[in-house]
Formats: sequence, C-alpha cells, structure tokens
Amino acid sequence: MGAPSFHAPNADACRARGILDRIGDKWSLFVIAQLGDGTKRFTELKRDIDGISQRMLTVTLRGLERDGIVTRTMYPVMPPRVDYALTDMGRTLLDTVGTLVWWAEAHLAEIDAARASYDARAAQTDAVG
Amino acid sequence: MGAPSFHAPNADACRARGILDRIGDKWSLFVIAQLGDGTKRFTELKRDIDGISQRMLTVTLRGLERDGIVTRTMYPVMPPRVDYALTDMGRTLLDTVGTLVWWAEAHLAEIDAARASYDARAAQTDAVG
DNA sequence: CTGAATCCTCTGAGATACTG
DNA sequence: CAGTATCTCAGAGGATTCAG
Repeated sequence: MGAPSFHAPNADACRARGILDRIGDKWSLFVIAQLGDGTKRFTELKRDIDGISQRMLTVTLRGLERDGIVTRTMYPVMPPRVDYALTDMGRTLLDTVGTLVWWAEAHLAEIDAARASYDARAAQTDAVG
Repeated sequence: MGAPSFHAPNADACRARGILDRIGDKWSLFVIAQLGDGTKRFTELKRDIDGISQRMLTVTLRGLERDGIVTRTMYPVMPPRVDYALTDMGRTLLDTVGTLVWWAEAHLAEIDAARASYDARAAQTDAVG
C-alpha cells in the first residue's frame, strides 16, 4: 500500500486528470500494454490491437511520444520502417497501471453484481411506479 | 508497490479499460476525490467541484452508484435532501487511484519537459522543412 | 434542494483515399 | 510501410428550463 491517504482536494484530482487524459483515452492503454512486450513496428501494433484504425494509432502514438512515454525511431530505408518502444518513464507507468488492472480484476465480479442489482431495482421502480 | 509485472496482452488492457471508462471520464475522479472527505450532499458536491454542471454531476453520480462505488441516501423531507458517500469498494478505489496521483506528481516535471522538447522539435522541423 | 428533459455544440473517432 | 488529409457521424457535455 504505497498509496498515500489521498484526502484529495480538487488539486490532486486535477493532477491525476492529466494522466487519465493520456492513458484514459480509448487506445493509449492498449498501445502501452503492447509495447510492454518490447519494441514494435507500426504495422505490428496495428495488427495486434484489434479494431484500431491507422489514424487513431498514429494520433495515440504521437500523444504518447510527446509526453515522453514512447520513443519513435525512423529508419531512412525503403520501404520505410519505424520502431516504437516504451521509455523508462513509460515502463514505470506500465507498473502503475498494473495496480489499476489488479484492482479491476479484484472487483470485476462485485461491479457486475452492483450493476445487475441497480438495473433490477431501476426496472422494478419503472414497472411499479 | 504491489504492482505485478503486467506483461499485459490485450486481455489485461481490456479489463483495465472497464475501470478507466468509469473513472477516466471528465468528472468521476473529482467526485470520488470529494467523497473521500466523507459524506456530502448534492449541492455541496456541485459547489466543491469547480465547473461541473448539474446534469453532469447527476449523470456521474448515477454511474458511480450503479457500479457500487457510491451510495445514495434520500431523506423524504421538505426540502429534499440526498447524501452521497463512498462504499467500501469506493474507498479501495480511492486508494488505488492514489498510486496514479502519486505517479502523476512524481513525473509531472518530466512530462512537461518532454512536451516542451517535442513541441520545440516540431516547430523547428516546421520552420526548416 | 434535487433532479429530469430538452436543445445545441463540439470533439473523438471510423472510413476512405492519397503521398513519400 | 507509414503515414497525412478529408468527410462524416455519434456521443459527451454545457445551458436552460421544468417538476416534485
């Protein structure tokens, strides 16, 4: 439990938002996860991340590169070749996100149950009311 | 740092997405952070979370309630009164998110530097190219 | 006080076609 | 192969208004 008590005023939530804006979008997490396996090329990423479009892969990679989370290496060869990899900071983020994944796994069933319960209550209220 | 090594294939990223869909939206994190201080009423939350609209506060609270992260307690009095609080699961999430905030604080400067550097390079490329 | 309903705008993101 | 450019659409979210 390295987590500080986090009696967060808005300020703390604000800092976290910056991070969530980065990894909370639709694709960043998948890209980071994929690069956790090691250096990959554009087409490899596109193939391995199911459903991502060229455009979104490009946009996502640009964002991550800008924030110093991935590196982009171009080889001036024909046909072109570009390698992507996590930076050191990117790897620490991978670790941090790991705790979130852990939490998700630990509470998936509980969340599903809560949703089912809530939906059932809502449906009943609808029918009765 | 209990974080497992997280050599995540897509499956792991997928599970985390569910969580990020919940806390990664524009307001959930602020609400959770505020409720970390203890039970609050609708109007208190609206006042304390700068810039949130009634609508988004309602929508956000409903989502969090549905997922079993906050509880909603109505008092049938006049004028109406509704209290919101974190559930036990909500408190564990607060803890988990704490590690993310910690990461954010630890790397804010590095990220800012990376952005500045990237933007500078981009501007230069633009000018020269 | 708490919230539902309506309207409106702006951005995220997919599909497609083109370039070095 | 690795992008960029353009079009388009759906959904998020704000402002405002109405109701219990």
